[in-house]
Amino acid sequence: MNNADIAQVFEELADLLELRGENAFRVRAYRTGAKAILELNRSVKEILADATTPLQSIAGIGDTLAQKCQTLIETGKLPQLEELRAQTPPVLIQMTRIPGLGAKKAMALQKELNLQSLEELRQACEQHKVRDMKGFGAKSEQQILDGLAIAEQASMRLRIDQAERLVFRLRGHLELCTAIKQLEFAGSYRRGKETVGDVDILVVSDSPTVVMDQLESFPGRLSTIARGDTKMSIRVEAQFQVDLRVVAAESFGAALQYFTGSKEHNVAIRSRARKMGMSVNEYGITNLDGSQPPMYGTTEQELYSKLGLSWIPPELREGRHEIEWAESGASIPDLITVEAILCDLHMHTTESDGSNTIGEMIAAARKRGLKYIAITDHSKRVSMARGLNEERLLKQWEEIDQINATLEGAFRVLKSVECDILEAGPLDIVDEVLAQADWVIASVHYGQKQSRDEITKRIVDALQNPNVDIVAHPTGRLLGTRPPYEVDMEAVIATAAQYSKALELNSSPYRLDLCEQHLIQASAAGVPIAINTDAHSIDGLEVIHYGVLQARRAGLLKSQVLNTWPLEQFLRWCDRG
DNA sequence: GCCGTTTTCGGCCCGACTGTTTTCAGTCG
Repeated sequence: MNNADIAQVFEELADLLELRGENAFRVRAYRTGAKAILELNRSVKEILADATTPLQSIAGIGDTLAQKCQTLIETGKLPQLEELRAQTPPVLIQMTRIPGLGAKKAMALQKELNLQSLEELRQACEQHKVRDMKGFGAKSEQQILDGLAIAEQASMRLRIDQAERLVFRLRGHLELCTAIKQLEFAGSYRRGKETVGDVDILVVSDSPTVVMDQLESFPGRLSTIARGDTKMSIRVEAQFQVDLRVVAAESFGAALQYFTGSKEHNVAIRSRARKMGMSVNEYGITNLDGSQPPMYGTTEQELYSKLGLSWIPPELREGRHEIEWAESGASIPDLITVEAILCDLHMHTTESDGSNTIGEMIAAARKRGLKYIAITDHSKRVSMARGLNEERLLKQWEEIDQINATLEGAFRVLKSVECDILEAGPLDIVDEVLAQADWVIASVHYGQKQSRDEITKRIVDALQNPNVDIVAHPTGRLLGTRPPYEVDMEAVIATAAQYSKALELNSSPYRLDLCEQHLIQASAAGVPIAINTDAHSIDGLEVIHYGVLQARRAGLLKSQVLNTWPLEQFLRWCDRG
């Protein structure tokens, strides 16, 4: 059982307890515990073996959860979970995915109608068995029928680039409305999450009705879920949900803070306010004794400041350590920014599967303000991409030498390769050639289905090769389409730390690999991160901002990101021996 | 189930909207 497995167990426990109508705070305690364990930079097993640091010293882990961790490590299972699973019909979990059906209603339906599947629920609705139940009616019966169809599609989340395109369209449509004085997209989109489950729009206006009419006329709208005085929700293509909230100008900051979340961050903010004798809601801050109308809500800065905090970048608002950082006297870390990126260390050209030449990539990179790049075409094993053998590679490097000579120091192209880690373990390019490169990327493209031990050994071995500087897209995941390899990332991060190697954060919105948790763990272990685009064309260089967002979410500092280092510093690191 | 600059017990963020209700529970974010 590794940390991710244990976190998974606690998450499932939380789901099951919630379904059974357990105390909401108990449920939250399990979720908090799961999150805390997922983000640890040591394994629970290791901590348990070390008597000097009890598990209970971790915030969110008390005696009960610590005990359960011990049981899981020792036996690999948890009787409580197995018992709960046995007592809970699987259909209950499925039912709660239907919009409008929560734990209470799902439970009531399942018990009363003795349901075993969603199909039986559909039949019950069609036979009008639901409308006569207490607390239900004809409308909720229809809502369940509609919801059954939606639940099948709506589990989908949008990748950040897809969300960005939807936001662009929504913004264009709403900006036509003159009643809108201010417009901001909030929620997980503003926090820069790799995927978003819905889009949240915040608007300042004196005429909420006019604003809602405008959203109602959005060309992509499929249906309206709810519409009240200040709040409205619609569905667009693929049943994706869009929420709108209209507030007055004096509440814009408080509403933006509230609507940006995360839920955990908001709970932390409001708890803090409470301890200070105040109450925070989306309109502003009031005194708990009601002696003052809502204030300090015009801007987010104002609100945070009243709570003794500096403004917190949205990417950090996940209920981790951001409140401690923002407390008076402390400072928010010097987070990585797009402007601080000086180079791109992973890109392809027409020599392999890219669609632009080296010259075109250089021009595009310089236009973006970069100071140096690495050309990293595929090695020969990737035959589909016309990967380079040793001979072609050496020839390409000669060409790069000539190009660098003409650039006269104004810009630098690094000789490199994205060298495959072959299925059997060795690298696809011989060491004598790799040794002549400025920078070597190793990556896995084949044999992704190998066992945990096999694929971990391949990557760990590659990191130990003195010619290799970094492993690219270390888990191989493709968001929404391909799960990560079975790789043991704890071992990979430990090896990278031990051998002074880097790990990649691949900026492609399809990958964003490493994920947030692994970035947190890698940076805690002192492993430098390279944020690269893996561009296959000049347009591909633009995705860098997705990588930077992901890195900011993990709290990465400029100094921890290779791409911010001036060329000389970077080359010294490459020559570390 | 967790936690403590009042607390080892009694709190735990806060409000909008809907549908089924005659004053509110459930759901959602």
